[in-house]
Amino acid sequence: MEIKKVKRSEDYSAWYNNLVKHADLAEHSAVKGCMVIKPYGYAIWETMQAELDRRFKETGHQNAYFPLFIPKSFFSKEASHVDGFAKECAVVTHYRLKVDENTREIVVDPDAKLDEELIVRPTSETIIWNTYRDWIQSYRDLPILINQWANVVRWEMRTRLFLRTAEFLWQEGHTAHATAEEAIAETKQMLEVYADFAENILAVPVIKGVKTPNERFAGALDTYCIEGLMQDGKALQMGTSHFLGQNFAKAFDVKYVTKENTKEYVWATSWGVSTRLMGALIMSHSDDEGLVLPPRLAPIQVVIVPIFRKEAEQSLVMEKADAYFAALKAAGIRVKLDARDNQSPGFKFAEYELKGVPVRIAIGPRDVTNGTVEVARRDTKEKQVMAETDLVHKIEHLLEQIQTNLYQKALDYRTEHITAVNTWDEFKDILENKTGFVSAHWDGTSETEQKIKEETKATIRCIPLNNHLEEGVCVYSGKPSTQRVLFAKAY
RNA sequence: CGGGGUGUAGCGUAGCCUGGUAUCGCGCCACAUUUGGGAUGUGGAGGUCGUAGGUUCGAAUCCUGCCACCCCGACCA
Repeated sequence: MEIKKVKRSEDYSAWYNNLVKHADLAEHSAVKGCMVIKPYGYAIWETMQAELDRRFKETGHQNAYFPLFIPKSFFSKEASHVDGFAKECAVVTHYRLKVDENTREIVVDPDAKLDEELIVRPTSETIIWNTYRDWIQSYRDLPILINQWANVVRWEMRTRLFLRTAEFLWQEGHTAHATAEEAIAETKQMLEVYADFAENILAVPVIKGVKTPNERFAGALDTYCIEGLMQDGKALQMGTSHFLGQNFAKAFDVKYVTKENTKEYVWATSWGVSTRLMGALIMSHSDDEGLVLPPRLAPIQVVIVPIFRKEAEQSLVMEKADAYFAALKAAGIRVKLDARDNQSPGFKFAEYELKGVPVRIAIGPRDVTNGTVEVARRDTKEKQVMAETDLVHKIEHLLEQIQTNLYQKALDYRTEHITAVNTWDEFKDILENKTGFVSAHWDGTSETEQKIKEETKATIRCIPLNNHLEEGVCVYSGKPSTQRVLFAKAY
């Protein structure tokens, strides 16, 4: 496999595209802004799904499925929601094609116009809350805790593989509660679930915070988020959890009868993460050799590469390789034995590095004689010869070490790239030269936030949860401020 | 959607200015020798040159439209 080498340090964006393509994660499709997720990339996504799905169920949620199409009228029922999404909606206007009698081409049949256009969902709050109206009568029907795995469409101007595509895969949780307190608790709980998943599975440290009104979800009272920092110093929003108040209940007239026999509007949350997490994963750990996967997410955690010259060696080596394979598999490790005899070991080494396989075990005649294996780890590129004794435990331990090391490396990078500044010059200088998060006082106004965005392209990523309060002056306006917030350039 | 660039075999490319149906490398197939960091040799297959038109005796090459992608903007819960 001849791959074009693009250095991460020279052109981050080209490096990223090159990596996604050559690690066999995804490729551009014939449809503008839409990608094909290839089997290897999809296997990683499936692992993410499995981990998240388990966490959702552990916190009491059930999966369900709602339609891809939403009647246009539903969108206009919540004013700020329609404002937020109107500009990027795909619309279905007809339901039939026909052959044009003159040109013989397939054309839209003008007689097949829909009475009411259908919107291809950009998110499902409206169709779901329209449904919840029929599901909820009494406080006894609450809470409703539902998640949906789905695809959504947002007609973006400019797309990038995984980070922003016109169609993407995600999950969206939609819950209904009797009280504001309960809904807020749910919103925060799901933020914790996301943070736990990001840090313990993706090995990406995240900052938990709340969005400013400018950056809020269209229709939410509060948007909580987890923000990651990529290797090029740009921030990436990795997940959001919204407290929707009674906005959607009011828009869709969803009321319940309380114990006291009064009628109240229902309180709502929604929360989601998407295939964008694939982008986060790639941009957090990978290097010039290719993808680097945390073991807990890797479709292949360990690859065994047998090395042999003659047939006599082959049978000896393969006997051992088969035994290791069986032992590792029995221990629940996702292991692959690459017995192809038409590729050299060197080729295989490079290939599995490109694909980010965390641990490689090479075994040749020398090892068979000595009772050893050569173990190489992807994260540090270190190789060591290990005695075969207790191999499974050693590998299990190594996988854990790699998982921890990747997280620690990412955490160190992020810690170095959170810079507190007190002056406007410093603010601009850090954003431009050091990059990363800038922690600065802000006067709390949308105007200042907007001005800063116009002048520096940096946005307020979040107001960190449990932020400590301190007196200060806004780095831009000089007006009084009570806390620092995190700014960054973002994807 | 505005400015710039690119599009030739699965991938990366030469040829384009100065028109005559296409170059090289990797990959692929067969055989042999190989295999501890991207093997070597020999033979072979694979292209309506992004697409639709136009100019021309003749278009990868010149002209126009369209499509896709990349970079910079605008946009982006």
